[in-house]
Amino acid sequence: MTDAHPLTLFNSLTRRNEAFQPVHPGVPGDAAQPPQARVYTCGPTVYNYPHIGNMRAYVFADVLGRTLSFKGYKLTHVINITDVGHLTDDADAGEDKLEKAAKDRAQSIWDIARHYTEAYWADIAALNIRQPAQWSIATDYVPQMIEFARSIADRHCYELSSGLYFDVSTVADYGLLARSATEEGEGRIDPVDGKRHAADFAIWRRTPAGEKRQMEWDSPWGRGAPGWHLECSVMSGALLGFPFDIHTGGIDHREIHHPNEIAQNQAFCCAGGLDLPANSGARVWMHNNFLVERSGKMSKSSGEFLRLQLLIDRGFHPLAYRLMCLQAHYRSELEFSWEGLAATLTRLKRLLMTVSGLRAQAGPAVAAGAWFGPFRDRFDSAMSDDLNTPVALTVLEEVAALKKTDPSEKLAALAAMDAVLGLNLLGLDRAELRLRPAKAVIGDQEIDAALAARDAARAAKDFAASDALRAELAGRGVEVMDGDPLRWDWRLD
RNA sequence: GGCCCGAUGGCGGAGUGGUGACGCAGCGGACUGCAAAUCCGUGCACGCCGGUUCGAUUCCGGCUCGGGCCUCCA
Repeated sequence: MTDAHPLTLFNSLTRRNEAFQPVHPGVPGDAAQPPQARVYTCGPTVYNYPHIGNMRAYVFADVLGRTLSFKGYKLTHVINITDVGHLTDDADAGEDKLEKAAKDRAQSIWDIARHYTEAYWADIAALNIRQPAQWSIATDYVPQMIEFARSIADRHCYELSSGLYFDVSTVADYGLLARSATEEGEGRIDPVDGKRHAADFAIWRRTPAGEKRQMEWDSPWGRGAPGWHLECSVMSGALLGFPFDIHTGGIDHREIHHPNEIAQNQAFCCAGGLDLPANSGARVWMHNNFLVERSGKMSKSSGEFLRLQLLIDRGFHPLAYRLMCLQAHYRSELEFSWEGLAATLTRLKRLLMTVSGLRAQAGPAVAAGAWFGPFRDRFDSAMSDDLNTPVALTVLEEVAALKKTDPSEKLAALAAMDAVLGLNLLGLDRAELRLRPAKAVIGDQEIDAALAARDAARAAKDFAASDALRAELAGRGVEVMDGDPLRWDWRLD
């Protein structure tokens, strides 16, 4: 760990870069009591597959966590799984997404949640995202949610027929995070009858009389389900303790979900005061920007549903997508295109070729020598500057391109940087990037046979025949590369 | 309608009050029977109009265009 570059993070609450000050600084000089970093990340609602835009949030959170580890903090990271659904309808009494998905597929709501949770975890693994200390499952915390709600109900909530609502006027500076005007009557939605303010939100959603939901619990406010903002307040507080260090999520959460979470936290922590930003629950709120297509933001309903599996089916390794995320700053919108992904795959391939060359030459593992100091310093500086991964990548690439540097040491240097970036450069073999496209029309044995026949033709200097074979392979999506140990690769489009 | 953000070369994308990273593509060269792959080298940009300044892509104002949020959303 180096103190040369204090970790600076952009706090959405203040809209400024701030030096990171851990809530639990540990004991300086005592290795047994290192400074801690406690991070909570808003996870998915598991009613559908995640698309690659969703996954950008977790790549971001992973890079944040790896950077905190790199800087010497003992990381405790929690990501939640929302398996009790959000609403789909405008009115708060609407059917929730999980209930709707279950009904549409005639399956148990619990089976739906499990299926999509596992699909999400598969994407997490494919993107080399580290496992958090804990996945918090919302339905495991319903009793705690009820307790939390009970503790704030008297002073901050009111009851309507549809459930228990939070009165946003009871906390200071509601909406500070969103920087939004909270004037009344602007919304385009039909307000819930009886709400005191347009921004008031459900803490507990009562099941309508005469109906039965698959997921419902008894509470002092009737049988029903928790409001979705409540989950994150309860789980983050229960697992990390208020105040904790960093709360992350997509930038969309900055407008509604996180302001509401903050309001709940203020109410819950009111012994410490209601003022912001001191009592928001987390000291730093960080938000990643969206992955966008030309047509605008990613959508599950219109156009192509860009699941990670679709990229894999087209022959693009998932870590190429991770690298694509790293090429842009997390607070910038990132433009997705297949051409851009192909360019990124090429970049990743060349990095891996460098590493595999080094591994072939390297001796026993060693530490990087003093020459690495200036590079490490620049790398540290970039990552410490609000996670500037695009610049950090250029340092990595500079080291990879160095001449006359001991291969073992260079490998150690690249490993040190990749521990933060998470591209698995030392664990991945270049051949693993050659993913068979789902639509490939030729088998490996056919390819091998054609290559052998072509080798024979070339040996006989029958170039007409060898070129014909190469052209045929090209027509079936296979690029022949004589000067490459891999011999051939898929032509991706 | 309200609030907010962005506009950098062919594409993606950093950064900066004074020589405009980096990647991919392109171009030239090496290698190759020829290609491909690889390696070396290399051209190309700061939306428009004003202002501040010795000097602006960078700061301020206006304009145009694009996008986001205000409803679930990473």
